[in-house]
Amino acid sequence: MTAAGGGDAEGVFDALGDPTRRAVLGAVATAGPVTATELARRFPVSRQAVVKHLGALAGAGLVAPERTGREVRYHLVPAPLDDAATWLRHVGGAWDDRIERLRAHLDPGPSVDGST
Amino acid sequence: MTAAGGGDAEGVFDALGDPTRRAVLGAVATAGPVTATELARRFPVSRQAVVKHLGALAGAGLVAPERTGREVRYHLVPAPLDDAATWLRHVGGAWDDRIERLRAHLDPGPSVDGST
DNA sequence: CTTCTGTGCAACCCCACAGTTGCACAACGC
DNA sequence: GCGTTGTGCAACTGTGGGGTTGCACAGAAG
Repeated sequence: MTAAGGGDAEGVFDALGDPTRRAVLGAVATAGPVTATELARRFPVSRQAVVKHLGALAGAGLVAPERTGREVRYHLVPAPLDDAATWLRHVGGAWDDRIERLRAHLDPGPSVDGST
Repeated sequence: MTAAGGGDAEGVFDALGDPTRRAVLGAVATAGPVTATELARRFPVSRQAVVKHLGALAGAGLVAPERTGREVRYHLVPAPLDDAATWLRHVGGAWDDRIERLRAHLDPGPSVDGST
């Protein structure tokens, strides 16, 4: 496992860096398993562009192709999304921890204040 | 103000699309309020490159400059990160919801099963 | 078999952007 | 005052990649 979902949230953010790709991801998540041709009909880009985006998303482990006859339906793989969310929390958490540490250092009194 | 303080996780993903920028963000979160010059010393890029990244991150509301004399220290603003995490969960949640709906449609029995 | 629709591959264009360099200006130390 | 260090701005370059078009091939439909 973790072929694309084990800590390398980097790839996810790299894939999610493009607006069109985010839209494609959202469409896949919302419209269920869809083909590149179907998606191309819903976006102002060519089918090939959608195919490339799907490829990039698949590379990040966010979607997976499923062949049915001559059709290829892509479905979402939510695991990496969770991974990316964890990364975000990790960064924010590091900062929060640093702030708390800093405050404790400046103000030895453990007073529970809320105002800035 | 708060150009990124409410719901536009799009900008966050756009800003996090670059590896170096992610690294800069991580450094800001970890090393506390830092200047562009200090960061440039920790990265294999020029100070100007760091400045640009900091500008992009600030544009996404992820960091904020704080002038002290002739120095400008950037500190992290964690809120947008949480915003982005919410977006991720939203996408995954939509898919999960769709799956559940699909399963319910195929299998009218509301049995709480765990195996496929 | 013929036709039509969908996929895959390859070449190509072009623009946004990461990164650089150079210089001018502002603030601190002496 | 002078030197030093950090910041800001502007111009420039190069490449990565988003998007396109064209065509060849594979399944489905008739």
